[in-house]
Amino acid sequence: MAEGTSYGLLLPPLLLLPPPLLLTTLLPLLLLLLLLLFLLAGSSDTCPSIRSNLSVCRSSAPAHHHPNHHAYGGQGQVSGLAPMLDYSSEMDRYRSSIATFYKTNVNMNVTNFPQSAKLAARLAAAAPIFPPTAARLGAMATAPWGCHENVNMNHPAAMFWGRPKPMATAATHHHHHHHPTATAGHMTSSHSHGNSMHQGGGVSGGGGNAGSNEGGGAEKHGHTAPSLPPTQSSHHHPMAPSNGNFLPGYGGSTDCGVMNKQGHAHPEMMGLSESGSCNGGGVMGSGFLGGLGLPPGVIVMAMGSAGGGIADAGSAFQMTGSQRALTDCQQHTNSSPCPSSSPSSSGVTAGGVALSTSTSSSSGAVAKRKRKRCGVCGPCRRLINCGVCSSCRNRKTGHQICKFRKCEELKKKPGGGGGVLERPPSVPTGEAFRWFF
DNA sequence: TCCAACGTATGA
DNA sequence: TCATACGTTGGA
Repeated sequence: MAEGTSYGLLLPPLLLLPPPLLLTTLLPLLLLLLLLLFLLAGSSDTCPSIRSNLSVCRSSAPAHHHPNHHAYGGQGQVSGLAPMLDYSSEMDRYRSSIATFYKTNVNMNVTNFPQSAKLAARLAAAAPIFPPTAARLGAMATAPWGCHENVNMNHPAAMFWGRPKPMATAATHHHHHHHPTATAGHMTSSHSHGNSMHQGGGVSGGGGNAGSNEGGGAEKHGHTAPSLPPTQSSHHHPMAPSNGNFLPGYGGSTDCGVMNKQGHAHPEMMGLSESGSCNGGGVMGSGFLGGLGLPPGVIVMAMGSAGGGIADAGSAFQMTGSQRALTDCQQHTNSSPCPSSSPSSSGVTAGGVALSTSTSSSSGAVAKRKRKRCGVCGPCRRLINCGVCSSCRNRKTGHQICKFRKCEELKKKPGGGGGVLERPPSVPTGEAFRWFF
């Protein structure tokens, strides 16, 4: 307080200055001095450290935020600084809340966006074929299989994630915490909520999985584990990460939206390259599909808005039943790769090519079984019809799959391999599926 | 050889 | 029963 006294000695001389000057120039200084005095006094008061004991100090006094009117706190508190300091603490709480929010709302997404969950499921099913993709998807979609958000959100789909709702909620919390007029009780309430959320988040780690079929199922696969970390990172903004499949205009996939049947995509989205740099003909070099390796056709609908946008009339791509077949097959847990062998087919096939029809031939019944898509070639990995090729345009009469989705193996003549396995050397059908099972 | 259309197997 | 898609055929 000795210093305080010295400051006080300076006041008398200052009072000799002309009133106008005193008011305009010195008054502010005086206020500052008072503030300093206050701080110094406060340092020895019940609040040795404003920062460290802020909460304690505040708890004992009304939450006055107007510095001019309450320069002196009843308990030696600096109301003017409190808001700033409080802001930091509030931000911390906010961050925690947000983190928890995303963890907790995964399930909510599924509930609110059934379709997203559906897409998530599809993606989950498809993921096995394209591990890298799965990883990306997981990251983006949220669910282990991409739709964590959709899945659990979107999954993505609409994996995929960035939905307005979550953000809005977060914003609400944020605002709530910053409300200048918030009272101690109010804050307490918020904290309570925050705590509950945290707890929920902790539980959601397990509960979320339980709640999300896709997500949970995906996690069963050992291979999916690696993709989990990315998934968590996806929590930040579900839709933000664009899925490789989509052009910038597309949001993430919350819905993880693999469009079911008539899902549409812009023509530009359709990547025709079979090489599909890891995207499977990836439309997008990088991004969601890119990494995912999801078929270019896969559309991961970003939760609400994005999905709606994608589905608009402008879209030219259509996802057809073939996808379903593919994904369904992938879902089979038995050892037989779906594409290459169907439960009912007596003839053993591999890579979509009949290995031998001798069995049926010998029986007299000509084995004219339809070959199935290999499921691993670029076209097969494409999930959406272009909508512009002759096959798509003449679907009713042509009965042909989109030319861009026509399996490379099926394009070859059935017996071309001389009866020998024509399975794509690089990607044995069995191997492809074994990645996940 | 390519393409369109038809027959038909397959799965939902 | 319907939608999808493979196999086949015939025309350009």
